[in-house]
Order: sequence, then C-alpha cells, then structure tokens
Amino acid sequence: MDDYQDYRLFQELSLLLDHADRLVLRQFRLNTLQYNALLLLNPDEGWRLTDLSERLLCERSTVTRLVDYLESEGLISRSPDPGDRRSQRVTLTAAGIARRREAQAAIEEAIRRRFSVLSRDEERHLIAMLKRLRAIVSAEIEATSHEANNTAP
Amino acid sequence: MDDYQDYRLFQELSLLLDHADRLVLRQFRLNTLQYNALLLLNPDEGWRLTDLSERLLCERSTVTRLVDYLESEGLISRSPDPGDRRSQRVTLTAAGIARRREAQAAIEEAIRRRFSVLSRDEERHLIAMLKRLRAIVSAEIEATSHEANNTAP
DNA sequence: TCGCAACAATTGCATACGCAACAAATTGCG
DNA sequence: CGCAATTTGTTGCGTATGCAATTGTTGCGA
Repeated sequence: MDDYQDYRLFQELSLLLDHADRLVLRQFRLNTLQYNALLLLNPDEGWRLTDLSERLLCERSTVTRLVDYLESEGLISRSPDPGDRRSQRVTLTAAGIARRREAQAAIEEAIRRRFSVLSRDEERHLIAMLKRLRAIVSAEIEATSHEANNTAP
Repeated sequence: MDDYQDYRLFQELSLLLDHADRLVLRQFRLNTLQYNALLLLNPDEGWRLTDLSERLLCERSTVTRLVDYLESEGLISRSPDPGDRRSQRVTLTAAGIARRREAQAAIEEAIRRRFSVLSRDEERHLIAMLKRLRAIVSAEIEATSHEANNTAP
C-alpha cells in the first residue's frame, strides 16, 4: 500500500549512509568506489578491469580512472595479462594492504555502531528482504536494457 | 555479527534502485533529485531554496542549479519573497504539475512492482528497521560535523 | 590466411554535485 | 543608531561518473 513512502525512506537512508561513509573514508583519501575496489583486490591473483567494473556495478571507463588513482597512490599495480595482451591484471601492493586495513577498521566500526540497533532476528529478516529486492531490481534493469536494444532488431 | 555483509548488500541495492529510477525518469528529462523536488513543490505556497536544500539533503548551490534547470523547462517559477528580499519563492507551474503527474505514475508503478515481493508484514518490519537506522545515521553525521567544528573552539 | 566481429582498455565530452568564496540583504548587539 | 555577524542565493572550481568513439588484440569462419 504505502510502498512509496517506504521507498522514499530507503532512498533517504541510502543518502545518509553514503554521506557518513564518505566522511569516514576521506581520512584515508578514498571514496566509496575506491574502497570497495580495495576490498576485492589481493596481492596474488590479479583482476581484469572489465571484471572489476562488473563487480562494482560501474562503467569500464570509471574503473580505468579508479585504477589510475589507486596506482598513483601506490596501493595497487597493473601488470600485463600473460595470456591476453588486451588485458591488464591489477594486484594489491603492500601499501594497499596497509591502507585497506586502516580504512576497513574505521568503516566496520561505524557500520557495527549503526546496525547495533537491530536485533539478530531483525537483522536476519532485513538481509532476506534486501536479497529479494535486489533480485527484483536486477531483473528490472536487465529487462529495461534489453528493451532499449530491441528497438531496432 | 555479519553487519558488514548486510551493509554491502544494502549498498548494492541502493545502487541498483538508483540506476533503475534513472532509467525511468530519463523519459521525462528528470534526474532523481529534480523529481524529488517536483514532489515537494506545489502551485500555491512557494519554497525557499535553502529550505529545499535541507529537505533534499543537498547543498544550496545544487538547488540553485536544479531550480535553474526546472525553470528553463517551464516546470516551476521563481518569485521574490514578499517579506525578505534575500529570498526567492519557488512554485510549481501548470506544466510542472503535468510533468510530475506523468513521472510519478511511472515511478510508482515501478516501485509497486519491486516491493510486491514483500508481504504486508515484512513491509511493516522493513519500515520500522529503516527508520531506526535512519535515526542512528543522522546522529552519526550530526556528531561528525560537530567534531569537525570543535577542532578550534 | 584473410577479413571481420567481438572484446579490453583508454580518452574525450557532458553532466551532476560538493565546497569555498562572494555580494546583497537582514538581524542583533553594543 | 551603527556596525558586525548571519543568512540567502549565486558563481567558480574540482571531482566523480556515464556514454560514445577510438585503438589495439583476439578468435572465428569463409
């Protein structure tokens, strides 16, 4: 019934969370996307930029610039893919590991504080609901993209 | 315990919802913020730009440009505040009402589809949780701002 | 083997937004 | 009353990101 008001609430909460995270991560010279990238990367097996963009739900060009920045900070390194000269492999450096550890401690502490208002049962319910909503919205976006492509078959 | 994974899920869902909305609103030449502004405005009593910025959780300068755009589209009009010559009052035009009606129909239909996966009971729980989280995060941001201001008392 | 479609990454351009500096108007305090 | 502090809206600048075009690479089919 009141889907719409729920939704506005969701939207507002997203904004607030984003803003709060930004304030925490700024101390480590990272934005949210850069931080999420650091969480995925590791020192051993390198990620391809295209795979990163799919995982991070952003454009490849955005990943190019994100990797440029993290590389300039010395947190990651690009290396050519042994099997495909089109690809680059991105791995975490020692400095990257250190920066990630610091940022992660700060962010996780903030998140723990926020979510501590929920009981374990509520938390479990929340996860289940979010997962179902995610599936629905993913499908919606998928359908809309196809729709756009189908205008000239 | 697994607050962190919950949070990542929340974050991802926010991104997806935002993207899906963007696709819907693009048909009406509106972005999310512009649409939310149209929802607040009405033809009778005008909003001040500063009040809009507080309500929309964005900077005053952003509202200036948002109002510039909506005005150029003929959807709203600025008029001087009778009681304070610094202020402008923003009201909805007939074209604005029409555009809002169309966009709102499309967006609400999309939202209804998404939230239809939840039962009424789940929905009620979700709202309650989101509200509590919102309160927490608002307080966090508030505290962080004060902290920043208190560096030189 | 050649040609061509698909793919990886990059670059250029446009848009959206926050932050800081600013001018004009208003308020408040001595 | 008069001047300093505050408030309102605007503008300039920097950053983040999407989309489209481009370059180089791969692989497949005639």
